[in-house]
Amino acid sequence: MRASFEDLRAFVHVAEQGRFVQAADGLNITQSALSRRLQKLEEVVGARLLDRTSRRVGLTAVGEAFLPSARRVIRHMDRAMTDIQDFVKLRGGTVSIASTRTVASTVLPGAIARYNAEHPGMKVRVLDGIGPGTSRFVLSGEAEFGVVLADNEPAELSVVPVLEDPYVLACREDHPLAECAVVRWSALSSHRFVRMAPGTGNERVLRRELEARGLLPDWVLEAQHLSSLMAFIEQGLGVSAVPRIAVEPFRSARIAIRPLVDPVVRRHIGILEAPGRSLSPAALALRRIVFEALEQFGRTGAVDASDVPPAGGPSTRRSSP
Amino acid sequence: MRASFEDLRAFVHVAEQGRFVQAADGLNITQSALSRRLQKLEEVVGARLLDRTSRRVGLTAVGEAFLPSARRVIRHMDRAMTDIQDFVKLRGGTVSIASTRTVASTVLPGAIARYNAEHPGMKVRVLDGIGPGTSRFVLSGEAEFGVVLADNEPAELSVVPVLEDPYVLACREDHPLAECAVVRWSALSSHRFVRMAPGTGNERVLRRELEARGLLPDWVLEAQHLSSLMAFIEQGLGVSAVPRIAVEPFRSARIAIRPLVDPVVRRHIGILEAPGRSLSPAALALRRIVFEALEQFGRTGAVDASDVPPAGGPSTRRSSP
DNA sequence: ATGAATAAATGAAATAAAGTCATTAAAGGA
DNA sequence: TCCTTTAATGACTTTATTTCATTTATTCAT
Repeated sequence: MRASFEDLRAFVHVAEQGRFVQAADGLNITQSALSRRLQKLEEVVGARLLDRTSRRVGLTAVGEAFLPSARRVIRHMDRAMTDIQDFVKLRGGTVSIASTRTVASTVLPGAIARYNAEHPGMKVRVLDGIGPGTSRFVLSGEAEFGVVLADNEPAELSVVPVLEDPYVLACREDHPLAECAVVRWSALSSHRFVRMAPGTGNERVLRRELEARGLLPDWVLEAQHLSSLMAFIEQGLGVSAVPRIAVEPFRSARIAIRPLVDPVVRRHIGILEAPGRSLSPAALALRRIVFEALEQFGRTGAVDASDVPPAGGPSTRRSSP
Repeated sequence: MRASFEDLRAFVHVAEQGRFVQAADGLNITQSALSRRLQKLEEVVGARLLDRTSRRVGLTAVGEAFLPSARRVIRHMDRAMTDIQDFVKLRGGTVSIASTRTVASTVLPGAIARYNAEHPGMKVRVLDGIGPGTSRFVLSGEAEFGVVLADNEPAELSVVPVLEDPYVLACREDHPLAECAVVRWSALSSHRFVRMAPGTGNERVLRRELEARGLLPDWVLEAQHLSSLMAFIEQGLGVSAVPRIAVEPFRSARIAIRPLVDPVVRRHIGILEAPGRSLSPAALALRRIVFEALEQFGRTGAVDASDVPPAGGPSTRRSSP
């Protein structure tokens, strides 16, 4: 026979109240049920836990030794149950989301802000490694889902596509190419090109799409992070092809963005989940918000001729409302 | 409805095995019972904990979040139960015994040695405060029982008397009083007397018994600890009246012990327990051994004319076998 | 596709556990 | 000594858990 959780609870209650009747009342059972419960517990322990004088119940030495342990067990149990229930009800706990860098720094801030507003008790952990790391976080279970570049994921992982994100030209507003409303990839060969370093998701996408056709621009400068790359462009060190979404936070007076065509190269942003693993309610809610934010970004973050800011105009607008 | 320990145990087992049938086997229940158990747990939690694909069972994100908590609760529960059972079976845990100093340093060492030999898993805590502290340790529950001087305890505490311990004269072997086989209290007035400081149990006993009759010797030197007092005597600074038991560890070539009579003053050593509180099996065992050790000390530690070591004889015998 | 094999869920009945009510027994206070 | 309070106990009821026998769903092999 084993002691149950209710047995411990009963014991602690009696120890605190010093009376069976009173304790039974607090536990919402009858005195006789409580009496039997404690008899059972004492049998399991192998010794009396309580000294019963008909006037008041006190602890035996063994009971005294057991009381702290019993309290500790109850505390842990209660804690475990409320914690998990809080997690299920989105009142507490942690959601982990993996994301490619560019999305993490453009779409996620707004999405997380909304998530925080809706579920103030929840902690959010963003795992924003580079390249293949994103999907690995998801597959290992460290993140419940991830915003990934579908182009770079093996096909057997069913990535739910959300957004097509075209590469656009970024150059300084006084650069000759800024004059064109639309730029051909072939036109880039005659300009100094800044590329993302090999190993980044963007570099891989561009190489796969353009190399075979001989359209991959030769480069003169390379960076591993988009922020440096954009700084180089602002300095006039060259031009580059960057994902439309990624460029959003860097839009400023001095940088012009132009559509790149022939061909239009797109990265495919999608949401990846570990196959066969159910998401927590917390992750479901976050996924919905991230999904909506991505779609909205796809619509309002549009970059085309009409969207180019007037030359010299210091419009530092953001797409989030 | 509440989750039980068995529910958690079942959950952890399934999570580890990845299969219901196998886990059910390990838990010694049928697969259908296990299935229902987990359904119940999931209902309590408010979400699925397991992803059931017919080939193998995996954790959901919620289950993943819950698993460590469940493991922790089970660990604490198992620990609590084995600890208390060990305690009951004298395989582990701590017994606390309070004791007056003199007994602690004379009778207890041998008793504890025997206790350790019989119950190697048990820890023993000796609370050896001075004077009234001993019974307070017992009454507060810090010690399960105590070896006390019954003379100094209020009568309503039922001290079980074990031993009568007469006060004897201690002087240097070359002191004139060492010539007498037996010494009267009245004889002490003409010698330099070293007394125990007021506040010690011994001082109180002697004062109560002798002061009224005018037999309390005047003093020239006072100490709070018996060890210092005996050192003073060995140095020839005076003589003293000390409990027969207490003097045992200090017997040496240079110190003579003589019975003190007219009257024979005795302290009454007994065992005190907190009224109405059952002792642990561990304490019962220790009490028995201490009891026996006290009785044996009373018999073999006898100090009378025939027991006085030959003058100058370096007999360093101990009473324990 | 189809069917065999495997594993979890489920309905109904059986079993075990826990609870209740009424009563008894023990102990402290008037 | 009696009365009151409180825990234990016997007999019975209710609830919870388990089992057995199936059903359902999925995977693997043909």
